[in-house]
Amino acid sequence: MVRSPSREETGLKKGPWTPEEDQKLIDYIQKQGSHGSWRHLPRIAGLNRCGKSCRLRWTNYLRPDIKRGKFSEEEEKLIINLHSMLGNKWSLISTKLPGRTDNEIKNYWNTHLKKKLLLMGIDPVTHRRRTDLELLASFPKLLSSSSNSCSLINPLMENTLGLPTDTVQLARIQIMQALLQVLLKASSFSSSSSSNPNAYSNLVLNNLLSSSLPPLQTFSDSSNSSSLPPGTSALGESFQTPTNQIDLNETSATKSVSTRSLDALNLSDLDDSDLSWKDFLE
DNA sequence: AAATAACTCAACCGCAGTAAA
DNA sequence: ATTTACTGCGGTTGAGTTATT
Repeated sequence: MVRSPSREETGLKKGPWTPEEDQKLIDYIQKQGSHGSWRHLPRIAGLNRCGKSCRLRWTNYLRPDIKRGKFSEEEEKLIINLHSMLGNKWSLISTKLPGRTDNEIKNYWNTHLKKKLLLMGIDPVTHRRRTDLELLASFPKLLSSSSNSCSLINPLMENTLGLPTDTVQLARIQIMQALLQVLLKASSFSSSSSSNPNAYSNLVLNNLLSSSLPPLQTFSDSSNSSSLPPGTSALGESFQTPTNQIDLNETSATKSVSTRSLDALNLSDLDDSDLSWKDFLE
């Protein structure tokens, strides 16, 4: 597919619509009774815009049946519920919310609902409880209690580097993943005589996590979160009720480690990406 | 009061699917 | 069967606004 010509090439206007342009578009569609061909509409209606821009302006903003204003609690719940079943199928979701456009729902999801779920400890993609967040939350404590706390990490944990929030969030998650992998490898190293290395890893990490973490919020303990029954996702599958006991079989890091021979692992087995963590552990 | 950061959302982009030629 | 035109969709951007320092 060829990239559509730029403004300079076509002479077509881009950017925000003026009230005059809006009126031209409304007048044309009202006069015709329908938009007809979006491609030809701008020329006939006297608009210096591409058809695509006209269609978007009409469907997302000018259409008379569009509902404006804040999303209600019922709408929020419905979106969360539908998203858990349909994923990012915004147009499909919008068919269940009369007066709301797919774009509006998508924006609302990205700016409000996603954060809301994350704060509740729910993964906005899977709609399940996030075990990685528990681990992440425990690391500042873990690091501060360590005698050789890594100077690279603390600024990130407290975001004193002036980096964009998303970048710091991503960095934190990557740190957490790396730490988790190293912890698992190290714990399996120290338990080389154990007959059940996975159980040992679980024990080590559960002890770490159960030290001082507050219980996580879930759908079931938040008043304005979801219409889902406690302990279930919208898909009807069960998830764990709040507890600091984590089934490590569910974490991706554990999956990657469990496929290897844990008894045979030691620090020298860490790959290059883990090198900086060797110093931290030793 | 000014500067900066964070947030919001309209609009854009590119890809995919489909109908028509 | 292939090409072209068109529409719809989801992800992303960036200007404007609001909050914070």
